[in-house]
Amino acid sequence: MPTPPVTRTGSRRMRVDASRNRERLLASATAAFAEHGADVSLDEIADRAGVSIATLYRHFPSRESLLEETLRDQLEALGTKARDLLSSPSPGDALETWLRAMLDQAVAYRGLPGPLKVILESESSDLSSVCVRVNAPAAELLVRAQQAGAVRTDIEFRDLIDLVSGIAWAADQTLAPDRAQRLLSLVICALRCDADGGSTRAAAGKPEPSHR
Amino acid sequence: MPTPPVTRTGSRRMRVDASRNRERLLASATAAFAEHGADVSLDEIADRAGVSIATLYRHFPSRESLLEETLRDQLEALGTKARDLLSSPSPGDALETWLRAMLDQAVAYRGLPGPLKVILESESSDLSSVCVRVNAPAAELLVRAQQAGAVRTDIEFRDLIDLVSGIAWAADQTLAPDRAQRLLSLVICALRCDADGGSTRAAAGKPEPSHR
DNA sequence: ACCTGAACACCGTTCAAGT
DNA sequence: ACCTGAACACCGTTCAAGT
Repeated sequence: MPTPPVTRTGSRRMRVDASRNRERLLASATAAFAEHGADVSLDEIADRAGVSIATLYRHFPSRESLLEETLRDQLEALGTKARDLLSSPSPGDALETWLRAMLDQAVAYRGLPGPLKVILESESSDLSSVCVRVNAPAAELLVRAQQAGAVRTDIEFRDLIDLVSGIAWAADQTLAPDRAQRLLSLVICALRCDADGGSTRAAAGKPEPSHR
Repeated sequence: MPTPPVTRTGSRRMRVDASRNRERLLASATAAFAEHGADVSLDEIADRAGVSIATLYRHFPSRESLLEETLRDQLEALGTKARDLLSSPSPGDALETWLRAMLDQAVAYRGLPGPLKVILESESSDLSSVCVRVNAPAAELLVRAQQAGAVRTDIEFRDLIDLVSGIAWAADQTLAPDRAQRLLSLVICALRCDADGGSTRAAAGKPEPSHR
């Protein structure tokens, strides 16, 4: 067997020890984030994985890159959920369901709302990035809800990311993640309250909200 | 003149050099917070004030205590504004005006939303604390708006603090404090959208918003 | 190619020694 | 009573030296 012991991650060959260290780091990071929050020291993650801190840096150049990798599956799940909801019969409810799922993810552990906001708002040049696979269908959910007259048309997708992230952050700060869904109910109401004047699915026509 | 050179801060006598150092620290901190945000290193504040870091700790045992002191005037102004607005003819508009003022304060410089949230939510045992002088009249604004039927009755004051703080945080994270007021417009709409069905002052019974 | 110990910088916090 | 230099702990980050 002349071929060296390698494996693949993405499209790059890796030495087996490197690949194993990478996996150990990811497992260690997942546990550490869940236990101590997204601000846990990188030293502790490396220690738990049984590797040097320098090795951690070699595999993951930034805390964010490590965090994003540990969230990959959940982010993909959020994207899939958005795509599935696109065929749901009620566009307004579909959007709400997705926003609540995103919020649940955002408060999964302490300190996550900030990094998650960054990840979701990063416009990666790599079009196949997770971020796009989440945002594209989710933004579509918003458009569909607006076209159905279920949500105000003056709302942009980034407004939703900001509002949900902000709520998640506030709940996280108070160490009361259970408050998050309640606060989101209020925001959901805001999205719908002024939705439309005429069409089938619409809420009743209302006066303009008071912008100043 | 047998009396020692002292001054008063609060109700405690202080040596003149101590009092001067305290003032220098406050001035230095005000400038540093505005320039580098609420996370600026305490070392830099002490350096700029021309005192040792240990002296900073002697006067202000925590970053938050220093921050709160530099915000004292602005917090008092928020309290006064709330009291003034209590005699405004439109309770709904009065509440909105105050929320917008609070939001402006929250995004005054980077990193402020977090500490400000803590300050406003701290239930100090000292009843004369700034926090109470802000929260008491502001909470009254909410009650008044609810009694006038301008705001949903299922909203608590802490919901408002959390929502406004969350919006401020989101805008701060994106380095786009100008987005804050726009996001608040949406939340304001949520407060009002279901407020009332008929009578002038009474909040009519309404269906629950969609909690899940 | 990859891993590691070690160094460096920075920051928060505390304290013994001064006046 | 107050101030200070100095020490300590902790963390992020980088790099020369190993295999």
